[in-house]
Amino acid sequence: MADLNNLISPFFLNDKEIRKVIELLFFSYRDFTSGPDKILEKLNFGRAHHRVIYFVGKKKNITIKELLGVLKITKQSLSRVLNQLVNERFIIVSTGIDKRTKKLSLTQKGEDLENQLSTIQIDKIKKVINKFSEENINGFKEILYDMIETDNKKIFQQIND
Amino acid sequence: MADLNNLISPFFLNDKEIRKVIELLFFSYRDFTSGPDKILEKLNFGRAHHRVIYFVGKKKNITIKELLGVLKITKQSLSRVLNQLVNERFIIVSTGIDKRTKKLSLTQKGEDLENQLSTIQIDKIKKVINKFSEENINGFKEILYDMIETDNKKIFQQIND
DNA sequence: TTATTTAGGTCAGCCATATTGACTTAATTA
DNA sequence: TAATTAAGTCAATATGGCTGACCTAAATAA
Repeated sequence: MADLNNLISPFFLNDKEIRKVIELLFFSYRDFTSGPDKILEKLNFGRAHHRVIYFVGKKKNITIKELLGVLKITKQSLSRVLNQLVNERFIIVSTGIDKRTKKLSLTQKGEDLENQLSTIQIDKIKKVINKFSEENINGFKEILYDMIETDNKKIFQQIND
Repeated sequence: MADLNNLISPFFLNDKEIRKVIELLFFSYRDFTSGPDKILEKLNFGRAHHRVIYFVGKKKNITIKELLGVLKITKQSLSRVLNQLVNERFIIVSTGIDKRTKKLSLTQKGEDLENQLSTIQIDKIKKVINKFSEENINGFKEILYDMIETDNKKIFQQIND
């Protein structure tokens, strides 16, 4: 049955080729995050700090709850990371109209770091993108989007208004 | 200057669009690993165990050194994970022709688990792939490959002979 | 043949990132 | 007024990494 499945599958989606996709995702994702990791290390930050900085930069005045919804971690986990970023003046907190909520924004220092980190990844993507057609790039994005679970697709849409 | 850059850049690679790619990679990769994670949890294993099982399954008789080269972790880190997998009979160790080396392989139990984990990811990719053209899929793979650093491209080639 | 290198292992301690559970405060809403 | 919500905190635990130091056995080079 599995063999039959392989026979009727076009080459580009037989199991052997699909396993390559698994590996490509693993290696490419690892290399994609390694650049920022090096910069963060000097500041004694980790990838968790990067994610917070990224999404606070993306959505100004994001609340704790919204941020937790994007990151899908517990507030206890966020707490340590966020407190460090606030204490070291990368992020500034203000109170929302609903006084229970807090709004997070990057300071200038935070924006500078965000820029430094994102530039590495943006440049990496630009370099790659220049070698491919618009069709390829759009296909790439659509495939990635398709791989996201429904709930997270909504979150992706939300942070992109 | 940045504005000019945006103006002369085609829409599909301006910074705003590229940031979406960053997010797509983040969300899709997270969802891609979440399925196996749930199964591993029941066995008190983590993603590190998955990676070991995956690459031992991929390359039968892989040595410790080769495995470390793929995973890019220290032997101390591998040690704990690998010992658990050996103790619980998912992986079997034998001595190489060079008697300093050890060769790792999956047991039947290990293969069963490997299959269970990989099937989730393979099915996920199959589902996605069926919605796209062969050109899109090949483009997707080529872009991912292009995002990998030179050294790791070599490793990718090695494990795929 | 001796010296060096290589493959692998181990002990100890440390750090980052995550978890669960219990509990608190303050503000909003029903 | 009661219930819910947003946020915070304390404590304990797990996982997955790291560095450094040190060891054994086997292969290779001088």
